[in-house]
Amino acid sequence: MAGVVPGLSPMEVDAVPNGAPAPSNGHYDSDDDDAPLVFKRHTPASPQLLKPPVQNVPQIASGGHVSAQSGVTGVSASKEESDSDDDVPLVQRREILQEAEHKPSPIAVQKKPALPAKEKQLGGEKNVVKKRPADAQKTQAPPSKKAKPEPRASSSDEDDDRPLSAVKASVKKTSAKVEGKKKVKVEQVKKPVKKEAPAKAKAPERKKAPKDGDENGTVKWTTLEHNGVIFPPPYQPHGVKMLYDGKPVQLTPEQEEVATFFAVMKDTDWAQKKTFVTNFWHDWSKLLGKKHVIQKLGPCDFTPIYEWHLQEKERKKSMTSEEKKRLKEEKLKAEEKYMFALVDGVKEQVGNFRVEPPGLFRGRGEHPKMGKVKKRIVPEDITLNIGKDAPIPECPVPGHKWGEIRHDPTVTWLAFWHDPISPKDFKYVFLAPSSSWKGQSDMEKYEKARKLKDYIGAIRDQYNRDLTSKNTENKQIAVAVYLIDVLALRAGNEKDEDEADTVGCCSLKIQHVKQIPPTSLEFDFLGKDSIRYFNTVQVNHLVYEAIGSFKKGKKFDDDLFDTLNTTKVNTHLKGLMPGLTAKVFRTYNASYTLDKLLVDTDGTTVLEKIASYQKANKEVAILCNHQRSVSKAHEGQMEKLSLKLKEAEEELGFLKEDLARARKGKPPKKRPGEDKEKKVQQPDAVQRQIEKKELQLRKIAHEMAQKDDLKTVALGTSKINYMDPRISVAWCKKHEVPIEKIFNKSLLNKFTWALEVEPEYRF
DNA sequence: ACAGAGACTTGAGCCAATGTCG
DNA sequence: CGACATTGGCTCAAGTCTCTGT
Repeated sequence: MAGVVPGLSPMEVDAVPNGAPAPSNGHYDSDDDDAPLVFKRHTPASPQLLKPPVQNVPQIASGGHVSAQSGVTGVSASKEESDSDDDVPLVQRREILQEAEHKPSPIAVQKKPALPAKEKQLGGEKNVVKKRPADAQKTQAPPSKKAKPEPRASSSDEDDDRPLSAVKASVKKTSAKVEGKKKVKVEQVKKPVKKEAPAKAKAPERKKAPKDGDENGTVKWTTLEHNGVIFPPPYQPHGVKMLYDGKPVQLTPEQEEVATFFAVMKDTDWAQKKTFVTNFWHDWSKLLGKKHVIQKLGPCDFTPIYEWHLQEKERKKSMTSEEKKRLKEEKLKAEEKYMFALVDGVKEQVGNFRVEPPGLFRGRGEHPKMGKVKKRIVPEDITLNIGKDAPIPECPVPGHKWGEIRHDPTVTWLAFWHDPISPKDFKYVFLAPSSSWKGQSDMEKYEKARKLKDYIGAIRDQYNRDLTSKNTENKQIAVAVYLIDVLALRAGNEKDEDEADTVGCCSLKIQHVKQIPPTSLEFDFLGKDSIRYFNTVQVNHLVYEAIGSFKKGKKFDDDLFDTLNTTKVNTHLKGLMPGLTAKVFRTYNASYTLDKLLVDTDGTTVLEKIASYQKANKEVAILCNHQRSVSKAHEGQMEKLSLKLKEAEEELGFLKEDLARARKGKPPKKRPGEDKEKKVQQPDAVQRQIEKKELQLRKIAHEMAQKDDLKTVALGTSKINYMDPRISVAWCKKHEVPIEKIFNKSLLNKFTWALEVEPEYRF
């Protein structure tokens, strides 16, 4: 997985006279903290909208690669027009886009949405319908003096915006929490540090500090019911004996379990890594004990267990579909009650209600802990968070009990346990992405990114100015923010020794950035998930020089930004826009790019429109460096395609010959291997065949190009996390593309809040 | 200011289910 | 219909960022 990002071209950065950030013409309400963003929960899309998405749409648009040209500067705005016709490299394009004036979005004020009551019923027993209290929403960032929000519709108006049904529902249910509404301050949900449990990793108990005055917003729920979590079944010993020095060895079930974890990973990459094997041996030998026959890993032969495992796999695969179905139903039945929670009376789906099973830790990259035994979690390890008045779920493991029960309405987790691999870390159980909580915060995320539009000009002006600052820290911040903005780098927090050695912007080391004269930088480092970021970019010469000055006198392994960390950068950013942090730039630039690249597609077919959407999506994925590893089958598949291509070409050649002969009244020549004589053909019939073949040829060629092009690019991540779904929804509406062609079922579920946007919506 | 706890978002990979094609 | 390709859902690791106590 090498860097997929071929030379992106520079963003032109001319120092521009500063100006106050153009306050939007008030189309934004988010600065008005009296009018918190409100999450709109929509009724589910109508059933016919939920048909399974069509797959495998052939892409027909003419493909254009992001070309690696560089050095183009001073692109004039007029160039923007040609934009749709790609060959304009991404960054250059962004440059153009960024220069362009942001137009006020026509749909200025987000209307207060309705919260149609959801049906609720937890575990199938209750049946209460309540409306979510209007104020469960978080307060927005403090008002900025700059943006002058247009007066919103009067507040009463807002309230009346809800669909009748929602209003009715709320009335009918006399929710006790109506008054809980407006900013209830949580009085500390107190958790006296209990006197000493063995100072095992401490449990979370921090309270939020209500900040001066108006803050709060910290209460996330008033009532919360759920059934806890489900545990993996206990280990079933298989009794297959591994060999030591060629002789079968007796293992206890615990020892056998861990041996099996290892055995079944034989053909993974992990099994080839020294760290993995060493860590495994370290933990397993402890379990075996000093006096065990097995004294070393070398003589261990796990093959019998591995083979047993393959057999099991085979057995499962060969089950009849009835058996499979039955098993599935049984599983569903056992899990059903864990799948939902009741939040303020609303039934919501729980995300990860299954406790993680034991196994060997599969850290990514060169994680120092890979191969360690991840021990089984028992109920005593679990802390549940649940309403005070809610029944405490029965512990599903006989003879055990929950570790702790909390009633903390300031958080959204339903349960947590400590990560057995890194006990200071937590594993949480949260609601699913389709839930109100997640939807609300998702929407807030995009609104914050949109707000950045109003500030981005001034922010860019400022960092451009600070590139020449005499103050090193300011200069470093300027460069860092430049990189975060232009290259969409992550913030780059410091990491512990016992984690994989990866970096982001603030943690870049000297070795990761090379200067390529005259003004290019080559980045080569491992980022999140140890995915390589490899990219050469032409940058503003001031940035180039600044990097040179930061590198001066430092060693390979030293920090590039020695005066920075993410806190400093984020503190700085907050001074420029309320709530601004490094990650907002990724969201902003991703959404902004999508919005700009989704060009008008009038007059094209739906298939072509979808292809153009995917093209835009791809640009965003490249910007964010969302990669995937090339599938094992890729090469074979490409070969097959090129074979097909060759055949088609050959046939085309024959057809052309046929045509010439047909014109002379001669019959087609026999193809190699054919023996039947052929009849004379009409020239125009042959001509039609030729055209058909040519079309097929182009299609195959395009398919190949596309496939190869996308082999290392993952489109999904940006769709799920970075591109404002309202952009996609609006585009679909405007261009009459069924939304299901763009969002699959789970995305539609996750984005219910975005589905009713107007076709005119722009990011 | 700083370190660490805590909470929440983002991310790639896996695999069974589903779709497509010859 | 079977072989293969693609996808969707899930899993769990790995980030970001906030808040607290000192």
